[in-house]
Amino acid sequence: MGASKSASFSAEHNEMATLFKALSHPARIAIVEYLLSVDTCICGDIVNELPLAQPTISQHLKELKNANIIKGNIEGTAICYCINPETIQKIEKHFNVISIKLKNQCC
Amino acid sequence: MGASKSASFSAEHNEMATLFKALSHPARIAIVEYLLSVDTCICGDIVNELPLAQPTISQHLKELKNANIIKGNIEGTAICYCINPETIQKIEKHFNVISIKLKNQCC
DNA sequence: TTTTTATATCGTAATATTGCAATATATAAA
DNA sequence: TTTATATATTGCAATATTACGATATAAAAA
Repeated sequence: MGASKSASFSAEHNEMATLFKALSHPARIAIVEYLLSVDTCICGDIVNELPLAQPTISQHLKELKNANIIKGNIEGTAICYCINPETIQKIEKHFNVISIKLKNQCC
Repeated sequence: MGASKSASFSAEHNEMATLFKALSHPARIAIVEYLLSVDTCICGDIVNELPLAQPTISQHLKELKNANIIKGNIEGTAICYCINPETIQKIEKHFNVISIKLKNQCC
């Protein structure tokens, strides 16, 4: 074997795992941070911010897009990227629920 | 190549990526959920809760332990597992900061 | 139209992850 | 001490991820 047995788990567990997987690489964390560090959408420019080749960054952006963590709008030659607040809220909510449950724990 | 160029990124970005990687598998999400669903530490029993073989679960537990997401105490023959609240708080804080930054965004 | 610029896709090598059978380890019970 | 029980480690096959050169695509500028 070797492939993840994702079919054996609930849709919700798989969904959360997919979101975290999208955030499980330092380059993708750095992309999210960069998009947050400027108070507007970024058209182009991401390639110059990271120590990776253009095809690699394009691949990371695709993974973040597939997970709905970022959105991209074509703007002429460039593509403007933004954080998708809905997905961030979904993750935030997940940890809020965990926090509440943790308060009922004994240890 | 193929290996992640983690040395090219900041310690903080690598740290967050490591935490999310530990949560990037449905089995590990399920383990965390299970530990939260009972209001005490779990001694044994995790193997019976998941559709995976014992060595596979042992491996997933090890990854959660390495990332400090869970703690394990030896209790006779069994091992008692708990969520580590500090790590959960660290992730929660990360998303709180993101949320605040998102409020200053234009789109 | 030709050239430039920005991004995506393809192909592929290096490496990492996933899953489990077999086996090891270590404590508890008999 | 021997046996049973719980968990960890090893070894390995299947699969997934990461990275990038080469190339494709597509809109803007010349």
